Amino acid sequence: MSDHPCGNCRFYTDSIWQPLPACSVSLLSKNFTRRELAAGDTLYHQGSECRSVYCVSRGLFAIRSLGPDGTSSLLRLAYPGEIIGYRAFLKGSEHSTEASALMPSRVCTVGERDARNVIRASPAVLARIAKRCADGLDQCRDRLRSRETVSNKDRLSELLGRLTEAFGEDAEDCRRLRLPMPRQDLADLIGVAPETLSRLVSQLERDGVLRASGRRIEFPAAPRPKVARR
Amino acid sequence: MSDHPCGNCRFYTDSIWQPLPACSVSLLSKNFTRRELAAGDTLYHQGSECRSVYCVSRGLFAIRSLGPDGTSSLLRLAYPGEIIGYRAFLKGSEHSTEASALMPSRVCTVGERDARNVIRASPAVLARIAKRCADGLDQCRDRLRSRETVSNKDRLSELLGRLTEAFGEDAEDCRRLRLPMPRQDLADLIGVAPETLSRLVSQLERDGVLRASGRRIEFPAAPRPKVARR
DNA sequence: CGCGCGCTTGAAGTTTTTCAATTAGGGTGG
DNA sequence: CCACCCTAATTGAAAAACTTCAAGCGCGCG
Repeated sequence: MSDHPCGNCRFYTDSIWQPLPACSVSLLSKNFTRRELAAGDTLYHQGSECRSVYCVSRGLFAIRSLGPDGTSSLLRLAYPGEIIGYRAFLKGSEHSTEASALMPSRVCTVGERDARNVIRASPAVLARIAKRCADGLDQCRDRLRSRETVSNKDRLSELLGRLTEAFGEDAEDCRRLRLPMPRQDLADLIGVAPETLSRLVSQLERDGVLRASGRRIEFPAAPRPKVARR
Repeated sequence: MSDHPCGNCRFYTDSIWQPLPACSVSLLSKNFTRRELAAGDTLYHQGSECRSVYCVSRGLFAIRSLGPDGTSSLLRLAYPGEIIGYRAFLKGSEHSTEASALMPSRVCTVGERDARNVIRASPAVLARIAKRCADGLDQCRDRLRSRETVSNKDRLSELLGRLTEAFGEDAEDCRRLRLPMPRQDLADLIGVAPETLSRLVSQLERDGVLRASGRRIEFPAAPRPKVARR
């Protein structure tokens, strides 16, 4: 643990690189790098080949799909503790999406070839990456499902609540968030047109769930933002 | 190949159990079983623990999610050649969905413990299962995406076209399918209410894309059912 | 201070849902 | 083989939700 590169990480206990026999730890350490990204920086591009496996250590990433016609849409967010780029790694194909930082962020990186070497020595690592992939599948199915069972308003409320919980700060009598993305991205995430998103936000304000102004969102400091009744 | 249990399978070249060193082949063979299911038979139940990894060899499976309130909804179909039950296998958890046969079907089964033994000897097998998982993730994302970019009518047309291609038979001047599931299931698959589905089918008939009566669907024998222009 | 882009607002139109009532199909038993 | 029955499917009408297009506003940056 002492010399494990993830040893001091807040997500160490859930790390895919842990546990590892000592010989593999040194192999890992040699090829383990951290990278800081400013908001807007791109971690990997759509269509580029898989060069690494990344673990989000701090910040927030947008996973986007770029249409052939130049349109781009935000598919999902990657929060700290999540692995990204594993899909291309597991399939041995190029990235089908691009990942960019939405706020100052940090990723821990293990090169593709090095990762495969670690896995050769410790196949349990592959099993853990596969488990993350299955988690991703579950999430994706949940979203597909909630698209059909939960109203757009409630889904927006959940999304903003989650963002606020993760990145907001406590102010007097409320919890305050500076939105790390434009409205268009929020609209993509819940799957509606930007105009509809704007109206949904207004409704949530009218319902007293939150206050919004520009990029500032405030949840009244109930013990915790409720998941919107009805 | 001669004594590989998948050796005669139509999907052999893509089998997750192949290639395999000879010693692993014999380990696999000992614990490999085929199972025939009648339409309506359940392969595994939601909440049951993962006892095997299954490969659909013939027929069609419905992967359903049962709500706590007794409602059930069809999440996806599994066609021949697909692996099912891998999610629970990879996560080491119980099944979060149930799988049941929609028509007379056959699955090839490898017990959970045996599968892990094969993997221990041949980690490449795990990599192949993980790849299938990543494929599943891609599919799921495609559906999420197409939900927002393709009209419900076109998505229905694609679905029926795919079913007809896989399970239909050629009649004079058309390709004919007997639907292996009720309308409610079709509605679940494209994510609309059953009444809407009924109206979408009517529209497709009016457009001349297909003819439908009860469970019989006919696509006029254009070279192949096109994926709906427009 | 002004300009521009992103966001909001309004109004009209489309699509889907919902509820309720009717019809059709497929299987069963006479 | 036919009549019947039950469930599944269809249809209709009204309401809800969302989209689209167009115009106006305002925040933030230079």
